[in-house]
Parts: sequence; structure tokens; C-alpha cells
Amino acid sequence: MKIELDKTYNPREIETKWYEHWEKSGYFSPKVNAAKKPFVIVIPPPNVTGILHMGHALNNTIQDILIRWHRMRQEPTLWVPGTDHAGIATQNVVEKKLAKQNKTRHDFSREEFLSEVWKWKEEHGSTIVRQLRRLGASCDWTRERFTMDEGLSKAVREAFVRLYEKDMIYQGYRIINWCPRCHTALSDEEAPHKELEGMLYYIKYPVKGKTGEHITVATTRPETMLGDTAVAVNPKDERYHAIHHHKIILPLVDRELSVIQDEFVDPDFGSGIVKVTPAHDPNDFEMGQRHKLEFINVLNPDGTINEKGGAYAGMDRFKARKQIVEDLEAQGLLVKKVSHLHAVGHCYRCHTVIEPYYSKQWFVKMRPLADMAAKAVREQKVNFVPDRWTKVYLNWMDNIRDWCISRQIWWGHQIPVWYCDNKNCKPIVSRENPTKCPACGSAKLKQDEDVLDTWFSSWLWPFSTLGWPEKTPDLKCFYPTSDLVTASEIIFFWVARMIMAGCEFMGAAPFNTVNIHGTIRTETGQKMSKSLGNIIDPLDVIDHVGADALRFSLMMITGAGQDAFLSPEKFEIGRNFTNKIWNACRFVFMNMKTESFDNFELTAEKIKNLGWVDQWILSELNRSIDETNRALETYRFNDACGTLYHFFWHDFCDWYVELSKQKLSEKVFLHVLEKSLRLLHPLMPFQTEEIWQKLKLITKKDLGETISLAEWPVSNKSQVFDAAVKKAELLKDVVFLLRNFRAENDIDPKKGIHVAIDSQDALIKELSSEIKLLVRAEEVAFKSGVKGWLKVGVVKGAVVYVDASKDIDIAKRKKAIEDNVKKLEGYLKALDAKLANDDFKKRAPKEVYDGELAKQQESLQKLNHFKDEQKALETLS
RNA sequence: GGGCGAGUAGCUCAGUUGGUUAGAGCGCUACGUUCACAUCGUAGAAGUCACAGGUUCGAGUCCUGUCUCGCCCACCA
Repeated sequence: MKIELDKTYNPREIETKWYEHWEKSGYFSPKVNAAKKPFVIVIPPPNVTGILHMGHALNNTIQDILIRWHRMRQEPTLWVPGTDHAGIATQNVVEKKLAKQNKTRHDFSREEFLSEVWKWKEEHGSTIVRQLRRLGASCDWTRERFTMDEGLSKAVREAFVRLYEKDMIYQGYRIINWCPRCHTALSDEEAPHKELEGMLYYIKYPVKGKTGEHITVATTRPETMLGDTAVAVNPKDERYHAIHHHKIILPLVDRELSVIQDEFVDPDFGSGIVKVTPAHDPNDFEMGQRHKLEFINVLNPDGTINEKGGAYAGMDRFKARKQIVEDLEAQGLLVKKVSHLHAVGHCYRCHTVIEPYYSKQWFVKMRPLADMAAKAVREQKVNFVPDRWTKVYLNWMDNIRDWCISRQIWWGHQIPVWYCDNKNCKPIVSRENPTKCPACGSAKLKQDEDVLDTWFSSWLWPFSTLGWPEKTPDLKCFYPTSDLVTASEIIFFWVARMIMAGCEFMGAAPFNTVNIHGTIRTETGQKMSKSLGNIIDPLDVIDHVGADALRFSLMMITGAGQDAFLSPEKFEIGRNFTNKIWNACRFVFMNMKTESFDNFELTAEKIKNLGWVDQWILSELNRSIDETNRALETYRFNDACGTLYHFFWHDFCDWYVELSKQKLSEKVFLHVLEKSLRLLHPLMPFQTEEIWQKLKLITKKDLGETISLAEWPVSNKSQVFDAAVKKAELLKDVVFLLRNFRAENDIDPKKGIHVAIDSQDALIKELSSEIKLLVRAEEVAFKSGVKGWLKVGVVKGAVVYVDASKDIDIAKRKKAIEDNVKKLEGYLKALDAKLANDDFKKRAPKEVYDGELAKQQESLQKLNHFKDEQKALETLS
């Protein structure tokens, strides 16, 4: 059967065709085999609101490579996919949609609003999941999960109740990060600090009963003074001993404040006196507790001043700040303002400046969890790749603070706590919805209105997706998972907490290896983001060059764990490579006598009788298999790409295919091609499958159903032939020399040249036909005492001549030789000095010394030949 | 304030325990389309390995310090 490939590779139909076939055929579901250790990855669940961006493309390509590689190694392989309900983000999206109809969520009941969100989820939530398929991600879609599906919601309740029962969840009044735009509390991780150029205001507070006397406090947030309930000084600060027992009058409000003494106050900062606002600053909160101060909250949830703010009530916090400064100035109480660089928390969802806010929230006690999780990493139950992240992780664990898990939004897992109508009854914390109060029997119960932090469901992901808390076969078989692949941004949010949850609920860390990859950036180093308009859309890239090219390009340019700087041109590397592979295969298919290849497995017997070129390419293949494995084992995907790129393009196409006009074994040809496709498959799944299937038809060989289940190549020492490799090196050297000579002398590419070689080496005499072919030589003669020809150069002791009666540009040749002589003389000078150094002779290993010596000999010989040639050219001209 | 990463060819980056004359891809220059592939081939030019010291027979690689860029963490108001 004659099978032809199209002239250029057209990924579009091929990709859709194969993905559908793979999924339908169930290749992505693991073949459970108790005797074999499974390889398992859980996907970092993208937000349901998400659309595939380059970061996802990178992240999921890495996972897919690992998964496909292990699958081909015939391990039971599972990649669990799914999406995250992304509480705040999703609610924001739906609220924005409602805003277009001039509505807010408060125009709906909670139930109505939630049904709007579910509706949105059903319509748009599968976008990213479809896009992952286009990338080629070989997830087991039969096991797809969602953080709010029934099973995972059950897991969330189970976790909450267990922690509550162990006294590791508590409710209390604390200062938390409050987003005035999202109207909710946030965890510390959700309120990253950003440096802002602000103002430090120095304000006079009058001392009571001492007209004209005042103290000066410094603050960056003057509006919080409305909630001041004390001023504080350091007890050791002698400047202020005199005022310890005085009362201070709070301007604008006329509240009477005591002076408290607290070690926290740094006498060297500002004036050395701190205004204390226990309800709006974490430090002041601590002081407030220590000194039993009053907590006055002056803010509404939306960031406006509340009724406690007197004249400023109703004003936005920033407007109030401006107004208060103006008013103080008018009263002569503003001493000065100086610009001041400080770090301010921002909401990670909407980037609004967060407000430290005193309110009642639910918290998880982190110390015991952190200790366990840190231990798991210290004992190498979990390993970070690259290793430098270990320190980052441990440092965070050491400085952990309790986790605020309640959110004042509607979309999410509602907190499983109910309050009885009878205020004297204790809250009911329950896995199931209770119908009546166990204490008083009342049926009037009200569930806590808050929902849990989205990450409270994500941290259970590695086992909740496998069925926990039920004891399912999947859980037993696939937990703990093998690798986790993610970006550094979510080490604290997610990775660290998953390790905690795994240790706490499963008694074992959830994965062995955490592979942290870099961030995708633009050419100029910016983060890619929609708002900056600097996105390169992976789906565009797939449309233009195909998923394989996208994947390969990404992997090729991303050093292990390093950030990747992208521009559209970067994807040409993958496009060109897919094209090269395609055309090489096209060539093979066009030239093979298809009838004779029903079997191209190589037996030891066959291999022994192969020609040296075949032996050489087999040697390179086996070396490449080893290198690829080493690269994949150490998560060096760019090395794996580089190895296979070089092998396929340069060894296979440039040399082997070029030499294929000589007598080569077509069996070896197909063998190498087929093995190459397997090696490339994890990187470029679509194209390799397409070609492999064609190969199957041509060879009529039963290779199996799909390349994605074909066995991963194993290297074989008996297929490495040092002599053949040496011979190839020699051939390449002679060919380079003569090609260079041709180019240097502008010899018409179509014109044959006459070559003579003077050498004692028998090996080179076996290369005449190859040399003829590759340098377009009319003849290659082996003889000594060549007279009247031009000496071109010396290769491993063999002197190479070309018939000088042809059109050689003598002047150019002279110049080339002169350059060579100069270079060689410089090199020899350095070598001579090195070898003359007694210390080098004494201390360097013998191999190194001998190596240098041999180099000296060879260079000397070359130099002499060039000098001879110079003389000969003199007589010629 | 603490920590991490990066600085190697015009650009993007490799360079694994120190040991050839420091590599690749892109770009550039010249030539080439009867060749599977011009998304190609052949050949070529191009580097003070950020800087300064040090260790060593030998440093891009190890040590110390400095500079530049980027990132993360941090309750000095």
C-alpha cells in the first residue's frame, strides 16, 4: 500500500480527530494493576471562570508530558482533572453580569442568586475544560470533579467538623483583612502587600488641662483617628515620662484618651508616640487587648465612615482622610506631612486597598498543621523541584498565623454551623443539615451565613477527588499521588495547605514531588495579563501552528523552574520542527518499498551484520533515549526537547537521511523512525500518533492500537557501536573541511571536485563513497606522495588534497591559510606554556595532561602542513 | 528590613561533580530551489562569560565583596 503525506503538515483536523478517538477509547483511564505502582497527578484545578492562558498551557503541558511518559512506561497512570468554584472570582463575574441589568445580588434572595451562579457555571464553566483537550491534555475525564459537586462538598463538611471537634477551628473577633469592594474578609495570603508612596502625617493631640500643650503622633491613615482609644509610648522613653498620667484629647472627636506604656512602640520612629486604634490596626489590636482598651469600629463594610465617625459619617475612607487632614490643618493641629514609602495590602481579586477590620470570623489553628507539614518536607516525604523552594516553604511554615476561613459572600460552601433560636443553646456543628436543636429541641435553626474560603475545598483536592471521606477503591489505589506541578504563586495558598490537609486527614503527605515551574512573561518581562493587553493566546497559537508546536516551543524555551519570556516568534521553533518531522516521514514513506517491511524489529543477529552508518544511527538513537530519560527524570524538559530535536533533525535528517542514498538497511530506517515517534510522543502527541498510524498501515505491522499506549523505548547497550560513532566523526570532519573549502572558493555547487587523501588510517579508506556523495566529488583517491594538488587540511592525521588545476582563487586561499596559521600559533603558544608549567604536570590528572600533549602534537602537525602549503602556493603564483 | 532568582553572541537561553579553542535556537552574511522540507540546505561572521578581588596547575563553573534587573516575604505607626 502506498501512503502519502500532504506536502505541509496541517494540524487542525488531525488534532481534533485523534483527541476524540483517544478519549472515546478510554486510553486516559488507568489500567489498575495491583502489582504496579501507579503514577498519579491531580490537576491544579483552574477556576470555572478561567479561560486557557499561557500559564495554563505551560502547566498542563508539563503534566501531560509526565503523564504520557509514565503511561507509555506501562504504569497505571491517572491524571485527575477538574475545576475550582473560585468563590470571590466567580461571584464577581456574575455580579458584573447582573450590574449590566442594573441589579445587585441584593435584588435576589440568596437561593435565587445562587441559582444564577449555577446557571452561569453550566453555561460557561466548561470552557477551560474544552480548551485543555485542545492542548492534548490526557486527563481521565471520567473522573472529572468540581469543588462544589456533591462529593467534594461532603469532604469539606467532614474536614470542618473534624477540625472543629479537635478544637482546631474557632470563631472569634480579630483584625482581619477586609476588602471594601468585595465586602468580605480575606486571608493574609489573599491580601498581598504592595509598596505604595503614601504620606506620613504628624498630628498634634492636646494634653488635657494644659492649655497650649500637646503631644505629636504620626500616622499614614489619619481617618482611623476617629477610632483612637489611647496613645502609646515606650516605657523606657524618658522624653514622655512626664505625660504618663495625663489624659489626651482626641481632636475632631473630643474623646478623652489615656497614655499607655507598651514595649511595642519604637521611640525612634516618628515622634515616638503612637495613636492606638484597636479596631483598625493589627498592632493596635494587640495593644488594645493587652491594655483592655475600647474597640471602636468606625468603618462600614463598604469602606465608608460609619455613624461613630460623627461629621464624617457616610464619607468614603479616602475622602474622609483628605477632609480630616484639611480640618486638622485649619485648626493648626497638622504639624507636617512627609512622603512615606510603605507596604499596603491589596485584595488579590479586585486589587482594592484592603482595610484591617475588626470583626467576628472563623479561623483554623495553623501551628499543629504547620508542624506536621514542615516535618513531611524535612523528612523528604515531599520534595520540591527545584530544591530552592524548600526554604521558602519552611520559612512560611515557621511564621504561620491562623487562617481566616470565613467569607461574607454567597457562592461557596456555607459554613456547617447552625444557631438555635434560643440564644443559650450552643452552636450546632454538623456533617448533615440538622432539623432540630439537640439541646432544646427547637426546630428554629439558622445556618451561619458565611461561606468558606475557596482554598478550604482546594486543600482537600488530592484526596477529595478520589472519594474521601468514603473509603473508595480509587482512594486506596491512587493516594498519595506522585507529582504536583504548579507555579510558585500558589505555594502558600495551595501546596502548603494540601500538605497540611494530607497529613491531618489522610496521615500521609499528598504527593512525593512538587515541580515548581516558572512564570510566563512577555518579551519585556511583564506578567501577561488581560488588563495589560499583552496576552499571547495559546488557542491562537494552536490555531496557527498546532498544539504540538505550542507544546514543544514552550518546553524548548523554558529552563527548569525559570521564567519564560514569550513573543509570537518563539513558536516558530515548534512549527518548524513539526514541519521537519512531517517532511522527513513523508520522504521515508515515498521511498520505501512498502511490501518488505512487515517486520522491522531488530534482532541481535541482524544488528551485527549492519553497515556502519546503520550502526551509527542506532548508537545515536540509544544515546538519545538515555539522555531523554535522564532529562525527564530530573524535570529538565528543555533538555529532553533539545536532545530529541538534535537527534531527529541533525543526526537523523541531516546525516542519516542524506546518506540513505547509499546502501542502508530500510529496517533500521523504520526502526529508528518508529522509536523516534515514541520518544517524541509525550511532547508532541498529535502528530506522532498520526504518523505512527500511517506507519502501521504501510508496514502492515501490528504495533498496537495507539502510540499513546506503545511501550516507551528502552536503551540497549548492544546497539551502541563505538567504532561506528568514531567513523561518523571522521566522515563529518572530512566533509566539513571540503564543504568549507568549496564555499571559500566559490566553487559552483553543481561542479564536482577531485579529492585525494594521504593517510595511514585504514578507516578513512572505507568512506570514499560517503565523501563522494556528501561533498559532490568526482573521485576520492587514497594515495601518498600527492604532487601538484592543493593541500586543503589535515583531519586526524589524514592529509586532504584537492586538484589545484581547477578554478581556485589563490589569493583567497592564501588568506585562509594565513588565518589558520595565526590561530594555530596563538593556540600553540598557550598550550606550550601550559605544558611547560611543572605544577600542571605534577598536579593535573594524567588524562588531562596526556590530552593536552596530544592536542599539542596534532596542532603542530597541522601547523606544519599549512606552512608547507604556504610555500607551495608561493611557487604556484 | 529579610529571602530567592537572573546577568554568557544582536535576541532568547544551555553550560549537571572546576579540565579541549565556551555551545544551541532565532537573527545576520554569502551561496543554493532537478533534491522530503525555503516552515529548507550548505558555509560563515559574531562572546572582556556584569564588575573587583581570592582559592587553584587550571575558574563561566568554587569563595568574598560590589553593581544592575526581576520576584517573594515582612504588623514600624
